[in-house]
Amino acid sequence: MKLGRDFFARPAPLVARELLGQRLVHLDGGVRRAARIVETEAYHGPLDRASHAFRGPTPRAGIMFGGAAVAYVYVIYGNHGCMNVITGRPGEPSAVLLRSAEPLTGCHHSTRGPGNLCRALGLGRDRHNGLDLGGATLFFERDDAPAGRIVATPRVNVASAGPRWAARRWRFLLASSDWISGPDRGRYSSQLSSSRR
DNA sequence: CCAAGGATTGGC
DNA sequence: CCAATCCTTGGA
Repeated sequence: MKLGRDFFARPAPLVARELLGQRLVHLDGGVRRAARIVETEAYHGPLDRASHAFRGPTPRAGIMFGGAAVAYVYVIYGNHGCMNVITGRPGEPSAVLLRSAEPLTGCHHSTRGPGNLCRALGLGRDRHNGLDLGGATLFFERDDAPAGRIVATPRVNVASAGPRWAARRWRFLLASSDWISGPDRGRYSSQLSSSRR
């Protein structure tokens, strides 16, 4: 069962949390590439200084103002793609960054980290930015299996947004996952935390 | 036009 | 720790 527009047309922090455990599917010319989302970040509202939408509807970020259930794929540091899902209501910019996932099918690369996730699933700005997630190419499938314990932390690499926004706990992850990205990878999984000390 | 910096990654 | 690598943005 696909996640529909109503799922995404809600505040980004809520969507980010509920996307954990769901499957992202890319039907890539006959190849099904799929991964289970284990880490997300919310970028929410016109005042969020960490959000690309903070400076208004610029050529790049304008898509964040246009309505939910659309892919926002941008290129960072010259090479890496980052995929977001637009959330919320039209005119109120918000999105969820897909930070990390567990590979399921058709992944020819690590899915740990936003750049790697895009590469593994064959996602890029050229082909996928602006794509409607209600179509046949790129969509989310509901996974009814229990997601497990969720941890909320500050977002990664947003220090320049200032302490107020950098401290906000809008990064969400599945504590039991072995596919978490970033400096705290492995910190929350029972296996690794019990072997520490 | 130019300069600065970036929602990252992998190598040293 | 640090550089790659080029896109986006804002300012002159």
